[in-house]
Amino acid sequence: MARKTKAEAEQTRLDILNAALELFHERGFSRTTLDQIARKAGVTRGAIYWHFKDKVDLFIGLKEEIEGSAGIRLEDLLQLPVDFLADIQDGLLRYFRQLEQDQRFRNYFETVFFRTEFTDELLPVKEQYQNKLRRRQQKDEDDLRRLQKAGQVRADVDCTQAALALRALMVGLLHTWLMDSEAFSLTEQGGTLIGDFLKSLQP
Amino acid sequence: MARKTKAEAEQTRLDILNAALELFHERGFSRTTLDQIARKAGVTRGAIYWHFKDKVDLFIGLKEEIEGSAGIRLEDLLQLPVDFLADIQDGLLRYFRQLEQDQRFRNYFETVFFRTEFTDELLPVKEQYQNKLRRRQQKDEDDLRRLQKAGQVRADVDCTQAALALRALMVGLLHTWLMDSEAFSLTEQGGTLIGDFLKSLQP
DNA sequence: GGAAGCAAACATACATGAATGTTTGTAAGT
DNA sequence: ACTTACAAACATTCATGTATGTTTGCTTCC
Repeated sequence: MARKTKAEAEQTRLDILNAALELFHERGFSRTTLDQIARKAGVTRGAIYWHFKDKVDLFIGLKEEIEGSAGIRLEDLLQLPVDFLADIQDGLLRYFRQLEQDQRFRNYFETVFFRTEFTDELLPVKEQYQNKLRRRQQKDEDDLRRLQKAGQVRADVDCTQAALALRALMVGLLHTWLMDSEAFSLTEQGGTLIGDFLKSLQP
Repeated sequence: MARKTKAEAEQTRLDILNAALELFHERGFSRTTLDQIARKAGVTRGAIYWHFKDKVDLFIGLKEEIEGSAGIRLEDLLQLPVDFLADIQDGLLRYFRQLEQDQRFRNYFETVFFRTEFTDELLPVKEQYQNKLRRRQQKDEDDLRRLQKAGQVRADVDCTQAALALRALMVGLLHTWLMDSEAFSLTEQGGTLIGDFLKSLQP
């Protein structure tokens, strides 16, 4: 086949990533073959090996694409200034809303949670997730401590514990909701849950 | 090789299961081969195919072995009568303690959370987990409602929400702790977290 | 600004290595 | 004796990685 224009090439790259996401989601990472991805994207494995070093590289590409393209980027959330307790809730709620609305986003999370084995080859990826979660928790802790000094959080609250609770709630809600999303509404019930918890920290 | 006595055969079955657990834990389910398991167990693939139908059947066998053999069985926890809020906490704490002490138990959970892809072939297993979690949540809800009538839980508490919160906390703590177990103590910090939450439900 | 020439963007073909499932063999337990 | 509890050998499929081929977009140089 003939050479493509730059824009077309970028498009096939996206086609490959989209096909990969759908297949990873329905068949799991290790059980989907590069040939299946290629077929679904309307190309051959040659195209994949042109754009990506191997399957792990493809996964990393997908990760970056999703994290970057999603309407909300976690990095943005980490930068958001927090002046009130409600700001913390807002950030999480925006994240939840994104998950409920964006099918691709949800598929990605489902594959990460339930359809990917994080061993040797994907260890660097797992460490990225670890770090992101830790930074997030650290930021919450710092924010809470600041809010505590401003009198918005009771003086007897252990901010380290509270940040851990917040993370556990978030991860737990996500996990539970992804496990069966029919069971409850992430934004509504999950949202009020987070809200109630934050309220319990107030003086 | 010569035929073994019944007890010896049962022992090789256990050897296979133990080898499988260790290998699943360090290399993931789909990336460990039956031959690796056989070698580690000191047998050949023939032995595995004798005791189990295939790899999925082996996983199910492992699941049952762990769930049954563990000092604490979840089924038992589900049967425990709850008369006080503290009883709920006790059950969870016992579970957490088990995880911190029993390496095999922890390996199993790590495998399930991070090193297994739940797709088509393992779908029935995933549904078992789903059901177990749902039953657990339902029981918590019922218990809380009963405690509410007994005046141990504030009248304005939404027991459905509270049960969801409890599940989210538990799953989130587990997930977070398995992700990096150095970060905090599941029994101490996790325990007080659960305790604080339950206390917040009291009148 | 047009042609040459290089390299991008793949498709095709091949080489190789696993991993699985199955069949057959076999020695000892019951 | 007959079956259990495996080992050993075989057949087959399948996925990956690589090497090579092919066309054409893009750039550079005059």
